[in-house]
Amino acid sequence: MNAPYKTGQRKAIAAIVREAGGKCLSAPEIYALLPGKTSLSTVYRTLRLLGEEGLVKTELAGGGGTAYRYCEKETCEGHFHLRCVGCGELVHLECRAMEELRRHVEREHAFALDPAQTVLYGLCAACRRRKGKKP
Amino acid sequence: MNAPYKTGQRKAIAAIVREAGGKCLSAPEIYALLPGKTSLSTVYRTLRLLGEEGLVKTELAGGGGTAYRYCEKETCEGHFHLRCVGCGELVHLECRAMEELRRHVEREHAFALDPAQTVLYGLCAACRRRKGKKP
DNA sequence: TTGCGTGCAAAGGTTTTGCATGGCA
DNA sequence: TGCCATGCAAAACCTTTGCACGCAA
Repeated sequence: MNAPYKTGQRKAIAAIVREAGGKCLSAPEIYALLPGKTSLSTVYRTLRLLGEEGLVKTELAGGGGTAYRYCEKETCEGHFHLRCVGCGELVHLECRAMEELRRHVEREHAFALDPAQTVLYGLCAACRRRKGKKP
Repeated sequence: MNAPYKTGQRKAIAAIVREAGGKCLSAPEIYALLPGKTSLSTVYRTLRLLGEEGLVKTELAGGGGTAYRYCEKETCEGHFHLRCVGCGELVHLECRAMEELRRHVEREHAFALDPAQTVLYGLCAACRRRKGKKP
């Protein structure tokens, strides 16, 4: 049971992921954005740490690699998220409809959905319009 | 516009993924399961091909890598899927409730959900029972 | 026979690990 | 002061790519 240190590097990495505003970043991308001297190893180690704390979630990046997104307890817990595959925007789906679905799946399909691990993919309105014009 | 050949390797790779029964397999895992002589490159090339045809979907593997699952047009199109993070089982969610959610998200949140790219994660009944006993 | 598909090997990228040093508490 | 975290380098993977040969059509 060891409390992790609050080092400058950890703060910096957490800040970058947090300020990405729901967008996903790969480890090398985060590394490139770091201001001071920080090694790529530390980025990976810190991301794993933040993941274990539940502050960072992993998603499948467009290209196929692993990407990381910040997930604050207060603003992200308990509801589902939508991600636009066109622009990468994240939408917080705090909505009764989703809760109803969750109960339905639990009762009818005997399956306990976990919002923390689930992301729904699709297209936002802007990207749908854009796609219609430039396919 | 070239029609792909139906070679023995492609059939073998497709067969392995198809017979995984919805479970996810990584490329090296598929490679290990192949009976005859097939290179890992061919596994990757074939998986990419199957992906472009829409027969194979990619998911985030438990360990963090990329995993592949078969997705038949007839049995998988148009509905959402649940995956149990405990045992890896895939559930086809052909259900009115999900269609209603889809319409709701479209109308109220201006977001077009794509079932082909979305997987909902959670725990099946059996795994939930098991977790309660051995956390 | 034609050209795509394959195997092999090499390269590129990502992620992990070992070890000595530096920094937080 | 006592550990934990970091940086650097090396290693272990995963995935892609180039090229000559083999095989489906």
